[in-house]
Amino acid sequence: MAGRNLVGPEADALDLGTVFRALADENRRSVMTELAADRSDGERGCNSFDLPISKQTQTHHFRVLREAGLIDEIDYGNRKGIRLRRADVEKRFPGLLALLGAGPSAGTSPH
Amino acid sequence: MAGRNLVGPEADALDLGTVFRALADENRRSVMTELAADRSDGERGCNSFDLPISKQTQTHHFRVLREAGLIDEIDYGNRKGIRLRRADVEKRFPGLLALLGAGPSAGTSPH
DNA sequence: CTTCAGGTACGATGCAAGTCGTACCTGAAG
DNA sequence: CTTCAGGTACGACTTGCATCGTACCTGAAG
Repeated sequence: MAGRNLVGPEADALDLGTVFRALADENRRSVMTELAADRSDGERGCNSFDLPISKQTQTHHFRVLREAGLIDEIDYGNRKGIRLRRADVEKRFPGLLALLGAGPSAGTSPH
Repeated sequence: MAGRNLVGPEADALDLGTVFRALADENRRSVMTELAADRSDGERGCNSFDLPISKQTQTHHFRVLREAGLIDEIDYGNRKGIRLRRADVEKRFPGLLALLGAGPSAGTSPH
């Protein structure tokens, strides 16, 4: 299990309240939605998400996601990698990631 | 469709961020967990939930749940009824209500 | 070495939200 | 009518949190 030098909670320890609070924020949810949509689950750069906020705030948001147990952060010193903890999240809260795709009203009459 | 004199958003208008924010609170989530667990979906009294908070705060929380589109509130003047909008929630966010049952670490080694 | 971009640490700020106190409304029961 | 319990309205208080400014660290490239 390489790539978890910045660790969050174990899979069984994920708290639903913490997770919901993490996903309540627009910016964090957009990150998670992108990650959940990419089925390859590859490691992504921190700034590969187009977030309209400062660096410091991005650091804060990624920390919240990590402490909620939703992502791993891999520290390379002057660069950071992000990876979705899909297996752990799915095991603990099956179906949660699928909900992220239902963000904007999409299930209704695609014309 | 009787019993919606205090109305929330339409089923298609439910917002994921609003819903997550509503479910992030411990007290509101306990209410929703109870409602989701009762498959009869009967109308319940407001004080049938054992919430360790004042009346005013309960009023506030039920309002938040209603405005998120998760419940209906039926006003009887000096009494109020609560009913889960199960069909609407399931249609918009399928599987969300099932997640509420996974609150405390329950899916792990039931011995 | 210096330079530079990516990230973090710390503090400050502004706003949203959970909580309660006081006062008031509503309908049912005496 | 009065009384009483369930609920609401308004306001105040406090905490949490998203955001940013400044300063600093880290590793790679000149």
